[in-house]
Amino acid sequence: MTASERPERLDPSTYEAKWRERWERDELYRAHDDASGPFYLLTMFPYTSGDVHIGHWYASTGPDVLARMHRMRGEQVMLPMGFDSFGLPAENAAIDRGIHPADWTYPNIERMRTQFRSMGASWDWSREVVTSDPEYYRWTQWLFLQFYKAGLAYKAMAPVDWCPKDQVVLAREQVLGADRRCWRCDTPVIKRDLEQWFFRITKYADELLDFSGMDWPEPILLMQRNWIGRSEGAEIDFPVAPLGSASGTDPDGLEPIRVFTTRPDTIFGATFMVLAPEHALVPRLTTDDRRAEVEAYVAAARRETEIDRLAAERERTGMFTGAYAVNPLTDEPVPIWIADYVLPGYGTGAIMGVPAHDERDYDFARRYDLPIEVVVAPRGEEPPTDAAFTAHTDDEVLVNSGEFTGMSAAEGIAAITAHLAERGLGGPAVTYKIRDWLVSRQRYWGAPIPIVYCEVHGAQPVPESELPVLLPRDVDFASTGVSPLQSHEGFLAATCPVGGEPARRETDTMDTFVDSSWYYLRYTSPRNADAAWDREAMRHWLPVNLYTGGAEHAVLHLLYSRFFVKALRDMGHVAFNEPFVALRNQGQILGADHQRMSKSRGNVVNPDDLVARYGADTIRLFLLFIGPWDQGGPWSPTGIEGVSRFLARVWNLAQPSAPNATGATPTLSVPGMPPRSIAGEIPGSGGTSADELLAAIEGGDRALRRATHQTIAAVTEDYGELHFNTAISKLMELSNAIADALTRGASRAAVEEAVDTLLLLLAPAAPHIAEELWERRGKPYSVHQQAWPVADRALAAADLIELPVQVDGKLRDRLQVAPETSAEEIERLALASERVQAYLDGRPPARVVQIPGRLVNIVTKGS
RNA sequence: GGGCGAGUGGCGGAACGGCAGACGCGCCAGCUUUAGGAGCUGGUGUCGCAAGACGUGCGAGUUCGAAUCUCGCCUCGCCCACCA
Repeated sequence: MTASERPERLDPSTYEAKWRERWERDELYRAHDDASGPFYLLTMFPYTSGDVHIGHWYASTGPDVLARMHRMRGEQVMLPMGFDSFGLPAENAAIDRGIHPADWTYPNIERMRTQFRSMGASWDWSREVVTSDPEYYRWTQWLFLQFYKAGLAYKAMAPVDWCPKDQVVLAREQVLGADRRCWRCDTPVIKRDLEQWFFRITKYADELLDFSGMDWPEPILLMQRNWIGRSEGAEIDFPVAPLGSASGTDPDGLEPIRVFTTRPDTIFGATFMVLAPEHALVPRLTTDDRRAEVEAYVAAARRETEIDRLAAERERTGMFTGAYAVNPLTDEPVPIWIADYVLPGYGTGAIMGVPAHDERDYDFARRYDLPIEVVVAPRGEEPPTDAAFTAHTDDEVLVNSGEFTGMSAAEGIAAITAHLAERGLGGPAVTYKIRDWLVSRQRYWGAPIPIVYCEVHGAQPVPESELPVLLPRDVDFASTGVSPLQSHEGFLAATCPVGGEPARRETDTMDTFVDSSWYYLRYTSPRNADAAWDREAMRHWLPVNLYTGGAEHAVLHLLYSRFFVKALRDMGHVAFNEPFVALRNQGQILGADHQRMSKSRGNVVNPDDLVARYGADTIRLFLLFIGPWDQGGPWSPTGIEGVSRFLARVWNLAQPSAPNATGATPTLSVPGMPPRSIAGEIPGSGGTSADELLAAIEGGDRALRRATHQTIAAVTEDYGELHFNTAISKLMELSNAIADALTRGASRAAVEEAVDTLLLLLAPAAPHIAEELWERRGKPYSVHQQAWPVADRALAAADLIELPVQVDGKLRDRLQVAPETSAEEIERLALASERVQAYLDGRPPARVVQIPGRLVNIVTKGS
């Protein structure tokens, strides 16, 4: 063979860029607002951190495969892309390098756009949004005003978590772990009191717990449920007792102390009360003889929450205030303590201490020698006395509980709550762990909060016509702890929208999670200058059909976005209840050493280098093949070689000039028959008769067409379920089957069908090579606009099925039978098998279990 | 401490309660090549010459049949962590 006849080697660099340019020029992936069959596929937009890394490739490739398949099935797919570009990293990077955050962010975006484009993903770039663009944050500000007008944005003095390193206020969700560290830099967080803007997410706490109709991963739902933390119980008022009060306190002037409990049934066992050290009543309750110690304890508790609570086995400490309250059902006086295990922000910041039935109260009572009264016991038994007994089902009954004695604990909860309500001492109550969302940041690189402060009219919203409130460029953003906007006179100066008086502009900017809570709405009409989104487009596209991204956003971004949609729905701005119908999380790509990729470990793979070496298709395919998409997996330098070889085999198989791998001429005429082309030759066919040859070809055809149609069905299903790794393995099997058919014999038509199908099925995963080969085979442009193949069930069905035959559950033989063979016949054949007979060894079968089409099990043991 | 998830060849991983290990990597042998590499063909769970036996973290259980379901334990990962 001469060099010119040798198949051209696969070289992606000769065609990948060409096709990407062509697709973009032809707007192949443009999503049109008026088309039927809308399918909105969204991937979490990237932060503009610098470079596109392999994790971005991984997160993007899966959804792209799905988008491409849906398009080929005739749906109108929107797969948008944008950048989350406000936020702390930009500001910190800017401080480090002494450049402006915008001069760090925008070149990053420029570079990332180029890098993202090298993936060949089918994004509709015409819809790109950048959250730090005034055209975008203008509408973020507009949304703030809508929330403000609806009473969902408010300002309040609050102790806030403050990261001393980043010099920034953190949202509650951004403080991690028992030792309360900054989510970004891991520095222990401290507390500060500041006026802060909040969004009233707690108003929607109950509705946010309703996940009906949402196809989300169960662990994410669980995390949101836990985060919202709804508890049902009762609030109960404990009057402050006159006795024990020393001079300086005036119990008659004190309102009752309200507690929250999930166990009102245990109230007869409440032998003390505990208030959070920060509780407002503490200074007034404390008796003079206890004041010095109490104040010292309060100060220590404040310091403790400020610094760290590292000790996992913290001692449960407290301090007696000197005051007493009255248990409203026993009328017994109970001492009032303060302790730092009672949290100021949860429930009412006060509890009734029931040591017999709460582990924390038990520890506390033991430490301070407080009485322990058992009021719940297992039916007919004594409860354990060396620990708190916390069970409260229908199997436990109330004891020592006055008129409620004998009720089950579950009944007691209802009865005692009702009794308290009748007497005006409290009643049923629900409390939540979730707090309102702190959205203000004393930072520069974010959307300014559109509020001005007038000396006459107070806080006033900036009129919508004056939006955006532009972020000034010329600021000094040294890390001082106060917003750099506070020293910018030009920015600060404003006029009151009510009376025109001089006013001072709000200098806080918004949490970047505000920006990302609505970007999926902006994608529907990103250039609209008159509204945040076009109502028609919103109705057409939303809610998002499938949202993909990392599981790390389980409670931050995903909860905020749900809150936004519910609030906007109530204001009449959107027409749906939930932003994301279905959610899927991809896993993480690890280094080849199974560790997280990091520069310090030296296990980072650079996508740009890989593109240069293997081309985009090979990287895409390897990432899909590496393992289940929702689990991620380790990078493998040799694994990518395997995928690269697969594409090279496809390349050779699909070349119109090189229909088989060895380069043999693919035609053969059979004497006495009309001339007929086959691909490949029958091994040792020198003496083969024409009839045998034809029979071999027909058999090969059936096998190949079966493989082709089985692959269509399997790959379609796997792609749809995001099981990309098994889909790719089935494409490899089809390519192996084609190579097999070429050596064993099959008709040209069957081979053509198989190769064309392979290219169509491969197109979503490896779009460039599929397009290139499609063109080389003389097919019409573009492979990505072809109809998705449909499996022919009859062709996919097997002529013969293999049935495993077990004896007592162990595999002993296999039967080859036609699919329609009767059960009786199968049983006869199975029992007739020599190997089965050998294992039966004369024992009679007790019974024969047959699973049609699956197996035969001959059971000998009696049972 | 609590919750959730996962443990399958040398490696990544397949397997509606029904043939464990698809597909790929790696490895072995052969063909090809001046050589290297690439490519092609075959083999490759463990033990055993073989027949065969044993095999999905460990131990029980349910079932004709368990990687898969149940219970207990071990290990790893993630999330939450005084929420009354």
